[in-house]
Amino acid sequence: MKVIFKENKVILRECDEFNLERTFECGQCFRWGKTADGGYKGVAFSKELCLYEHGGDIIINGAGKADFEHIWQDYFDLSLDYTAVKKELSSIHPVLDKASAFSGGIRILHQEPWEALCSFIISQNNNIPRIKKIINALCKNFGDKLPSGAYSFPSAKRLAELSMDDLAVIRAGFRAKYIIDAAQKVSSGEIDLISLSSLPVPELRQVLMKIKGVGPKVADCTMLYGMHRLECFPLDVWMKRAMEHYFQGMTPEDFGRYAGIAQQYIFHYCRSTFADESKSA
DNA sequence: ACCCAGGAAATTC
DNA sequence: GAATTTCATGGG
Repeated sequence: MKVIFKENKVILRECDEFNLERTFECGQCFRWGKTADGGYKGVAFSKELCLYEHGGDIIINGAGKADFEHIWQDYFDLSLDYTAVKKELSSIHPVLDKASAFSGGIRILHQEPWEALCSFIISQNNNIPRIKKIINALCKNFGDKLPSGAYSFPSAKRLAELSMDDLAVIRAGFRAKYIIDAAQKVSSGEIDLISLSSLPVPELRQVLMKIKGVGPKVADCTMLYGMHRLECFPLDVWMKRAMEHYFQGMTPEDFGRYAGIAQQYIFHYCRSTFADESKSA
Protein backbone atom coordinates (compact mmCIF):
# COMPACT_ATOMS: atom_id res chain seq x y z
CA MET A 1 0.00 0.00 0.00
CA LYS A 2 1.22 3.46 -0.86
CA VAL A 3 0.18 6.45 1.20
CA ILE A 4 0.08 9.89 -0.40
CA PHE A 5 -0.43 13.06 1.63
CA LYS A 6 -2.02 16.02 -0.11
CA GLU A 7 -3.15 19.12 1.80
CA ASN A 8 -5.80 17.87 4.21
CA LYS A 9 -6.21 14.59 2.40
CA VAL A 10 -4.70 11.13 2.51
CA ILE A 11 -4.78 8.83 -0.49
CA LEU A 12 -4.34 5.09 -0.01
CA ARG A 13 -3.15 3.46 -3.21
CA GLU A 14 -3.22 -0.31 -3.66
CA CYS A 15 -4.97 -0.74 -0.33
CA ASP A 16 -6.33 -4.28 -0.34
CA GLU A 17 -9.36 -5.49 1.53
CA PHE A 18 -10.96 -2.16 2.41
CA ASN A 19 -14.57 -1.88 1.35
CA LEU A 20 -16.13 1.21 2.93
CA GLU A 21 -19.73 0.06 2.81
CA ARG A 22 -18.99 -3.34 4.31
CA THR A 23 -16.67 -1.96 6.96
CA PHE A 24 -19.04 0.77 8.11
CA GLU A 25 -22.33 -1.11 7.73
CA CYS A 26 -21.37 -4.45 9.25
CA GLY A 27 -22.66 -3.48 12.69
CA GLN A 28 -19.35 -2.81 14.45
CA CYS A 29 -19.81 0.98 14.54
CA PHE A 30 -22.74 3.35 14.73
CA ARG A 31 -21.49 6.81 13.81
CA TRP A 32 -20.67 6.41 10.11
CA GLY A 33 -23.14 7.04 7.33
CA LYS A 34 -23.27 7.31 3.58
CA THR A 35 -23.13 10.82 2.13
CA ALA A 36 -25.07 12.12 -0.86
CA ASP A 37 -21.94 11.88 -3.02
CA GLY A 38 -21.29 8.25 -2.20
CA GLY A 39 -18.70 8.64 0.54
CA TYR A 40 -18.81 7.74 4.21
CA LYS A 41 -18.72 10.42 6.87
CA GLY A 42 -18.29 9.90 10.58
CA VAL A 43 -16.73 11.01 13.83
CA ALA A 44 -14.07 9.22 15.86
CA PHE A 45 -11.50 10.52 18.34
CA SER A 46 -13.36 13.85 18.29
CA LYS A 47 -12.60 14.39 14.63
CA GLU A 48 -14.86 14.31 11.63
CA LEU A 49 -13.73 12.50 8.53
CA CYS A 50 -15.09 11.62 5.09
CA LEU A 51 -13.87 8.68 3.00
CA TYR A 52 -14.32 7.90 -0.67
CA GLU A 53 -13.48 5.05 -2.99
CA HIS A 54 -12.18 6.35 -6.28
CA GLY A 55 -10.56 4.35 -9.04
CA GLY A 56 -9.20 1.72 -6.70
CA ASP A 57 -7.91 4.32 -4.23
CA ILE A 58 -9.26 5.14 -0.81
CA ILE A 59 -9.38 8.87 -0.19
CA ILE A 60 -9.49 10.12 3.39
CA ASN A 61 -10.77 13.66 3.49
CA GLY A 62 -10.12 15.76 6.56
CA ALA A 63 -6.88 14.26 7.86
CA GLY A 64 -3.28 15.42 7.61
CA LYS A 65 -0.14 13.35 7.91
CA ALA A 66 0.12 13.68 11.70
CA ASP A 67 -3.43 12.52 12.41
CA PHE A 68 -3.15 9.74 9.88
CA GLU A 69 -0.07 8.36 11.54
CA HIS A 70 -1.29 8.85 15.11
CA ILE A 71 -4.94 7.93 14.75
CA TRP A 72 -6.31 6.68 11.46
CA GLN A 73 -3.71 4.14 10.45
CA ASP A 74 -4.50 2.31 13.64
CA TYR A 75 -8.26 3.04 13.58
CA PHE A 76 -8.66 1.49 10.13
CA ASP A 77 -6.25 -1.34 11.03
CA LEU A 78 -4.12 -0.56 7.98
CA SER A 79 -1.03 -2.42 9.14
CA LEU A 80 -2.81 -5.78 9.22
CA ASP A 81 -2.67 -7.83 6.02
CA TYR A 82 -6.28 -8.98 5.61
CA THR A 83 -5.41 -11.05 2.56
CA ALA A 84 -3.15 -13.12 4.79
CA VAL A 85 -5.82 -13.23 7.50
CA LYS A 86 -8.36 -14.58 5.01
CA LYS A 87 -5.91 -17.23 3.88
CA GLU A 88 -5.32 -18.29 7.48
CA LEU A 89 -9.06 -18.43 8.24
CA SER A 90 -9.90 -20.34 5.07
CA SER A 91 -8.12 -23.45 6.24
CA ILE A 92 -10.05 -23.65 9.52
CA HIS A 93 -13.41 -24.69 8.10
CA PRO A 94 -14.97 -24.94 4.61
CA VAL A 95 -17.89 -22.67 5.50
CA LEU A 96 -15.48 -20.09 6.90
CA ASP A 97 -13.57 -20.29 3.63
CA LYS A 98 -16.81 -19.46 1.82
CA ALA A 99 -17.76 -16.70 4.25
CA SER A 100 -14.30 -15.08 3.98
CA ALA A 101 -14.43 -15.07 0.20
CA PHE A 102 -17.95 -13.67 0.31
CA SER A 103 -17.25 -10.93 2.86
CA GLY A 104 -13.96 -9.49 1.62
CA GLY A 105 -13.24 -5.87 2.43
CA ILE A 106 -14.51 -5.81 6.00
CA ARG A 107 -11.96 -4.36 8.43
CA ILE A 108 -12.22 -4.39 12.21
CA LEU A 109 -12.04 -0.79 13.35
CA HIS A 110 -10.00 0.06 16.43
CA GLN A 111 -12.50 2.32 18.14
CA GLU A 112 -12.11 4.14 21.43
CA PRO A 113 -12.75 1.74 24.33
CA TRP A 114 -15.28 3.93 26.13
CA GLU A 115 -17.27 4.61 22.97
CA ALA A 116 -17.36 0.91 22.13
CA LEU A 117 -18.41 -0.07 25.65
CA CYS A 118 -21.16 2.54 25.80
CA SER A 119 -22.36 1.81 22.26
CA PHE A 120 -22.69 -1.92 22.81
CA ILE A 121 -24.50 -1.42 26.11
CA ILE A 122 -27.02 0.55 24.07
CA SER A 123 -27.09 -2.16 21.40
CA GLN A 124 -28.60 -4.84 23.62
CA ASN A 125 -32.04 -6.08 22.58
CA ASN A 126 -32.13 -3.28 20.04
CA ASN A 127 -31.89 -2.76 16.28
CA ILE A 128 -29.25 -0.88 14.37
CA PRO A 129 -31.32 2.11 13.16
CA ARG A 130 -32.46 2.81 16.70
CA ILE A 131 -29.02 2.21 18.19
CA LYS A 132 -27.74 4.87 15.82
CA LYS A 133 -30.56 7.22 16.74
CA ILE A 134 -29.87 6.87 20.47
CA ILE A 135 -26.11 7.34 20.05
CA ASN A 136 -26.69 10.33 17.81
CA ALA A 137 -28.88 11.90 20.50
CA LEU A 138 -26.29 11.06 23.13
CA CYS A 139 -23.58 12.89 21.19
CA LYS A 140 -25.73 15.84 20.24
CA ASN A 141 -26.91 16.40 23.81
CA PHE A 142 -23.75 15.65 25.75
CA GLY A 143 -20.82 15.66 23.33
CA ASP A 144 -18.70 18.65 22.34
CA LYS A 145 -19.49 20.57 19.20
CA LEU A 146 -16.65 20.23 16.72
CA PRO A 147 -15.55 22.90 14.23
CA SER A 148 -17.32 20.96 11.47
CA GLY A 149 -20.60 21.17 13.38
CA ALA A 150 -20.60 17.47 14.25
CA TYR A 151 -20.43 16.26 17.84
CA SER A 152 -17.87 14.18 19.67
CA PHE A 153 -18.80 11.09 21.64
CA PRO A 154 -19.30 12.29 25.24
CA SER A 155 -16.69 11.24 27.77
CA ALA A 156 -17.45 8.89 30.64
CA LYS A 157 -16.76 11.79 33.00
CA ARG A 158 -19.41 13.93 31.33
CA LEU A 159 -22.02 11.16 31.45
CA ALA A 160 -21.21 10.26 35.06
CA GLU A 161 -22.60 13.64 36.13
CA LEU A 162 -26.00 12.92 34.63
CA SER A 163 -29.17 11.74 36.33
CA MET A 164 -31.69 9.37 34.79
CA ASP A 165 -33.88 12.40 34.06
CA ASP A 166 -31.04 14.14 32.22
CA LEU A 167 -30.50 11.07 30.10
CA ALA A 168 -34.20 10.59 29.30
CA VAL A 169 -33.89 12.76 26.18
CA ILE A 170 -31.98 10.03 24.35
CA ARG A 171 -34.82 7.49 24.84
CA ALA A 172 -32.51 4.63 25.73
CA GLY A 173 -35.17 2.98 27.88
CA PHE A 174 -33.99 0.45 30.44
CA ARG A 175 -30.42 0.88 29.18
CA ALA A 176 -30.11 4.36 30.70
CA LYS A 177 -29.20 3.05 34.14
CA TYR A 178 -26.55 0.84 32.58
CA ILE A 179 -24.97 3.80 30.76
CA ILE A 180 -24.76 5.77 33.99
CA ASP A 181 -23.29 2.86 35.92
CA ALA A 182 -20.68 2.33 33.23
CA ALA A 183 -19.84 6.04 33.11
CA GLN A 184 -19.40 6.18 36.88
CA LYS A 185 -17.20 3.09 37.08
CA VAL A 186 -15.03 4.25 34.19
CA SER A 187 -14.68 7.90 35.13
CA SER A 188 -13.93 7.15 38.79
CA GLY A 189 -11.05 4.91 37.74
CA GLU A 190 -12.68 1.87 39.33
CA ILE A 191 -12.55 0.40 35.84
CA ASP A 192 -9.65 1.91 33.93
CA LEU A 193 -10.22 0.86 30.34
CA ILE A 194 -6.78 1.94 29.15
CA SER A 195 -4.70 0.05 31.68
CA LEU A 196 -7.05 -2.94 31.62
CA SER A 197 -6.74 -3.40 27.90
CA SER A 198 -3.46 -5.26 28.30
CA LEU A 199 -5.00 -7.97 30.52
CA PRO A 200 -5.59 -11.47 29.17
CA VAL A 201 -9.03 -11.75 27.57
CA PRO A 202 -10.71 -13.97 30.20
CA GLU A 203 -9.70 -11.62 33.04
CA LEU A 204 -10.60 -8.53 31.07
CA ARG A 205 -14.02 -9.99 30.28
CA GLN A 206 -14.68 -10.64 33.98
CA VAL A 207 -13.80 -7.05 34.89
CA LEU A 208 -15.98 -5.56 32.17
CA MET A 209 -18.88 -7.73 33.30
CA LYS A 210 -18.82 -5.99 36.68
CA ILE A 211 -20.58 -3.13 34.94
CA LYS A 212 -24.37 -3.36 35.03
CA GLY A 213 -25.77 -4.24 31.64
CA VAL A 214 -22.52 -5.82 30.47
CA GLY A 215 -22.73 -9.56 29.87
CA PRO A 216 -20.48 -11.81 27.78
CA LYS A 217 -21.66 -10.44 24.43
CA VAL A 218 -21.23 -6.75 25.24
CA ALA A 219 -17.90 -7.46 26.94
CA ASP A 220 -16.60 -9.28 23.88
CA CYS A 221 -17.79 -6.52 21.52
CA THR A 222 -16.01 -3.96 23.71
CA MET A 223 -12.80 -5.98 23.57
CA LEU A 224 -13.01 -6.70 19.85
CA TYR A 225 -14.09 -3.29 18.56
CA GLY A 226 -12.76 -1.00 21.30
CA MET A 227 -9.52 -2.74 22.28
CA HIS A 228 -8.71 -4.56 19.07
CA ARG A 229 -8.60 -7.94 20.74
CA LEU A 230 -9.05 -9.86 17.51
CA GLU A 231 -9.31 -13.24 19.21
CA CYS A 232 -12.70 -12.30 20.70
CA PHE A 233 -15.75 -13.86 19.08
CA PRO A 234 -18.97 -12.22 20.32
CA LEU A 235 -21.86 -14.68 20.40
CA ASP A 236 -25.15 -13.00 19.56
CA VAL A 237 -28.38 -14.57 18.34
CA TRP A 238 -27.13 -14.65 14.74
CA MET A 239 -23.82 -16.23 15.62
CA LYS A 240 -25.47 -18.81 17.87
CA ARG A 241 -27.65 -19.77 14.93
CA ALA A 242 -24.62 -19.92 12.64
CA MET A 243 -22.73 -22.10 15.12
CA GLU A 244 -25.60 -24.59 15.21
CA HIS A 245 -26.09 -24.60 11.45
CA TYR A 246 -22.54 -24.65 10.20
CA PHE A 247 -20.03 -25.13 13.02
CA GLN A 248 -21.50 -27.77 15.32
CA GLY A 249 -19.12 -28.83 18.07
CA MET A 250 -16.80 -25.87 17.53
CA THR A 251 -16.06 -23.20 20.13
CA PRO A 252 -14.94 -19.58 19.61
CA GLU A 253 -11.38 -20.65 20.51
CA ASP A 254 -11.33 -22.99 17.51
CA PHE A 255 -11.36 -19.93 15.23
CA GLY A 256 -7.89 -18.87 16.38
CA ARG A 257 -6.17 -15.53 16.81
CA TYR A 258 -8.39 -13.82 14.22
CA ALA A 259 -11.67 -15.24 15.51
CA GLY A 260 -13.19 -11.77 15.67
CA ILE A 261 -12.60 -11.21 11.98
CA ALA A 262 -14.01 -14.66 11.24
CA GLN A 263 -17.05 -13.70 13.29
CA GLN A 264 -17.63 -10.61 11.15
CA TYR A 265 -17.27 -12.58 7.93
CA ILE A 266 -19.72 -15.21 9.16
CA PHE A 267 -22.17 -12.58 10.40
CA HIS A 268 -22.17 -10.78 7.05
CA TYR A 269 -22.42 -14.04 5.15
CA CYS A 270 -25.34 -15.31 7.22
CA ARG A 271 -27.31 -12.10 7.14
CA SER A 272 -26.93 -11.75 3.38
CA THR A 273 -27.77 -15.40 2.80
CA PHE A 274 -30.83 -15.42 5.06
CA ALA A 275 -32.02 -12.10 3.64
CA ASP A 276 -31.85 -13.55 0.13
CA GLU A 277 -33.72 -16.65 1.23
CA SER A 278 -36.57 -14.63 2.68
CA LYS A 279 -36.75 -12.55 -0.50
CA SER A 280 -37.01 -15.52 -2.80
CA ALA A 281 -39.35 -17.45 -0.49
C1' DA B 1 -52.99 -5.30 17.83
C1' DC B 2 -48.75 -7.97 17.41
C1' DC B 3 -43.95 -8.97 16.55
C1' DC B 4 -39.25 -8.28 16.75
C1' DA B 5 -34.67 -6.11 17.80
C1' DG B 6 -26.37 -8.26 17.24
C1' DG B 7 -28.81 -9.10 25.64
C1' DA B 8 -28.77 -9.02 30.42
C1' DA B 9 -31.10 -8.89 34.95
C1' DA B 10 -34.69 -10.67 37.65
C1' DT B 11 -37.62 -14.30 38.59
C1' DT B 12 -39.13 -18.96 38.65
C1' DC B 13 -38.87 -23.72 38.50
C1' DG C 1 -28.38 -23.91 38.52
C1' DA C 2 -30.83 -24.00 34.17
C1' DA C 3 -34.91 -22.26 31.85
C1' DT C 4 -38.15 -18.42 31.31
C1' DT C 5 -39.85 -13.69 31.80
C1' DT C 6 -39.20 -8.96 31.92
C1' DC C 7 -37.16 -4.87 30.63
C1' DA C 8 -38.45 0.59 27.25
C1' DT C 9 -38.89 2.01 22.90
C1' DG C 10 -39.71 2.39 18.02
C1' DG C 11 -40.44 0.44 13.52
C1' DG C 12 -42.64 -2.83 10.43
